[in-house]
Amino acid sequence: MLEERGNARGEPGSEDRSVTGEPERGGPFQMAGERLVPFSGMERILIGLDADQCVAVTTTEGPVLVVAGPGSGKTRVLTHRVAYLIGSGRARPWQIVAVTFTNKAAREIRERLGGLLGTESAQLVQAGTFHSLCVRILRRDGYRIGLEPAFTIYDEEDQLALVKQALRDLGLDPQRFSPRMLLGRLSRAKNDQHSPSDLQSMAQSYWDEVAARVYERYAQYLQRAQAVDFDDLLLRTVELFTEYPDVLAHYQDRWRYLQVDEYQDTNRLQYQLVRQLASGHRNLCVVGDPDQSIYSWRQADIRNILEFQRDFPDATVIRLGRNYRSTPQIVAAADAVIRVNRQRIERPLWTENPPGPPIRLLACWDEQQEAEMVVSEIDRLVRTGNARYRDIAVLYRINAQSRSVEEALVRRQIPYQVIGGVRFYERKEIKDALALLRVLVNPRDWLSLRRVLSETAFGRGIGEKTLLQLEQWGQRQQCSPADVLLLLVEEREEAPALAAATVRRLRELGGELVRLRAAMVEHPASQLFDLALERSGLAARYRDASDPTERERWENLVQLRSVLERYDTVPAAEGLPLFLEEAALVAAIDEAEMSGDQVTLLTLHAAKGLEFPVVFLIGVEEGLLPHARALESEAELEEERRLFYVGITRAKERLYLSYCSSRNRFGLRERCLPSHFLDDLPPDVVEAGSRASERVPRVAPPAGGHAGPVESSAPVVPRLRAGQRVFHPAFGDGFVVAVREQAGDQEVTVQFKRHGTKTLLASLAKLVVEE
DNA sequence: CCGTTCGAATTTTTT
DNA sequence: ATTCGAACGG
Repeated sequence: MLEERGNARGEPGSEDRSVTGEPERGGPFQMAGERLVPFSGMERILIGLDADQCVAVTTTEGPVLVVAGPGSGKTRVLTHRVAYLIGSGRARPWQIVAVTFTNKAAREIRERLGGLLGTESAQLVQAGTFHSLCVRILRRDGYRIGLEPAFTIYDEEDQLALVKQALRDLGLDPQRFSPRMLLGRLSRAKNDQHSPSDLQSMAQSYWDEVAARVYERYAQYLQRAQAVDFDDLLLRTVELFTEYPDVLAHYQDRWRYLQVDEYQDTNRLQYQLVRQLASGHRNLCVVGDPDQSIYSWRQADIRNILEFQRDFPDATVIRLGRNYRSTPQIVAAADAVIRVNRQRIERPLWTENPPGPPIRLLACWDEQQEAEMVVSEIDRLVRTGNARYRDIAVLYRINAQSRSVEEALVRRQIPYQVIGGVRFYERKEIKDALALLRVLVNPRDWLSLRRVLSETAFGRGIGEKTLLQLEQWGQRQQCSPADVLLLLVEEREEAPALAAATVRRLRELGGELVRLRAAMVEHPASQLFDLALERSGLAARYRDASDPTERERWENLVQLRSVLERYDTVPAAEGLPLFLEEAALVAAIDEAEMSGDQVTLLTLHAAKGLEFPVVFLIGVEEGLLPHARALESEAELEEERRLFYVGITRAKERLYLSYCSSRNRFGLRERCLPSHFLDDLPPDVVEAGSRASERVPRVAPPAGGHAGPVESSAPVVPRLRAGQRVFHPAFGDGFVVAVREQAGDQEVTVQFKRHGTKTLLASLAKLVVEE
């Protein structure tokens, strides 16, 4: 995001400069390096690509669909395609758009492109997420649909606050109408391009009715605050293009070649946007993998990829099935798992890579032991020189799972980073400071003003009542509460019927805001930040606190300031909006630090598009993967399986899958069963003796009703399987970690609760199977 | 109007 | 276990 500052507004001026500044053929390819015979541009760009990849790179005109399996060189194709477009003279860098799923992916494409073409060209290519692209469009042209360039972007917390406010206005109980659920409905409505009145007329139930009325108020609030939510960024851009064909024409003319990555996870609005932008030249290349579609809960619509050929009948379809990333064992496991899905186009996936170690299953007591096993294996791999910390990732379904692993890593003093979780920009103190800056940039943002009033000393003496007065008063004057404050300072307005002391406070506050806004024009962002923090009392509150957690919050604010400093080359009035945009649109993964040598912990969702030599996928249990909340429908279950597939395919060489037999949830211990997804792993790619299937009797999959949950026979010497709980007369309770078949007998490795791990012969050990 | 305290829900994934 | 809202006392 940062590196786009120079041309973020997309003014024509920057284009003109670069037309003359664009190096001629040969210039970008001087890096061809040690070769004696200089490459022509094309050779350098196409070298090392396989036949299919080559077609994907060189089919530049017209619609192209690239169905790319995991590890098939998707990013490589995308990057080389852009390089080819430029190198061949078909397009100038700024005429090319590469839409990525995260800012990090955009950054990576630009970096790789820099290696192929030189950084100047690479910087001019328009690479970013749908959302950041839309921000740029709306900042420039949004005024046409009533959006000032200083508009604020609301995050989910802000959205929830608005929904709750709307519910309060309507006299409805937020307990009865879950704001979260309502927000989901609004998001769906927006993605279907339904207006509040559409929703109203389609309403089938009281709930629908409520949703429609909440939506109406919600939209009003956004407009009044000159704010947009994530969906609006897309929706309002589509609106802009629909209502102002000349604006659309401008972008169609400018952006002649469109590339869309992770196409399987686009939603209908994004598709609409793509169609609008591509409808003139039709140079549209989408790259995706239906098997890796894992964002349907965010309205991603798999139809976008499945129906691409219907919408673009002349599309060239290219399939990349060869995996360059993983060992044959990992590829075979992934293929076997994904094959079970019924809603799927069958597709080959193979690799020529040399075999690696088998996939290992780790059966554990609980998450503490799971973490121990993972961490000691990490330690072993690093000690034996099989991996560096940075080669290793621990993947999980939900963020809460990182905790036990973190604790174990801290105990062993192993460096690590957690991606996601409570994100930096979502911390309370950060949001307080951001609210302050938002109000200065966009005084109409009353939600942020409200936050400033309730969370900082600026609000001392001003409570809910007064704020309500301000709002009502503002509405009568057709202006925002902050405007009212400004008017009060100028004494151009009679004060509302409030106590004299309150009016004095309001005037004071108005004065503070006026001064800070004036400072914004003269000082760089970081200085304004200091000033705002001092004046609002936020600085004193955190900096001078004795409570260590409060002091930690101060550290975070200091860190925030250092981010702001990157915008200090221009006055805050210009720099702040860009900074606020970055703050609103950073993805969890964007914050990943890839330079240090540390283990990476992240969710399966965040791991999309990444690869690691060593992957631990933990918590492969029923209820977790698949998640208990995703068992409503076959479609949801299939998405969970795709998630598992995504996890498996992140691994290049070593893959470990772990599960527990009990786990703490909501403070209580709960029993867990291994995920039935494990049953689909081919036996020959999993380490012998650690097979999970056939082991624990289980409830049948939802469609088939319930199977008998009890094993049929109970032999005198029980047949043991990994994962079983056992009791030993001397060692007590234990857990079967592994079983090795041994000429009519079994050699069992048992982890005892009290006595550590022992390897025993089943015929002699008098083990009793529990349950 | 402000701060504290208690009770309750809450967690699936995130631009 | 944490966080959010309601309720209460200052």
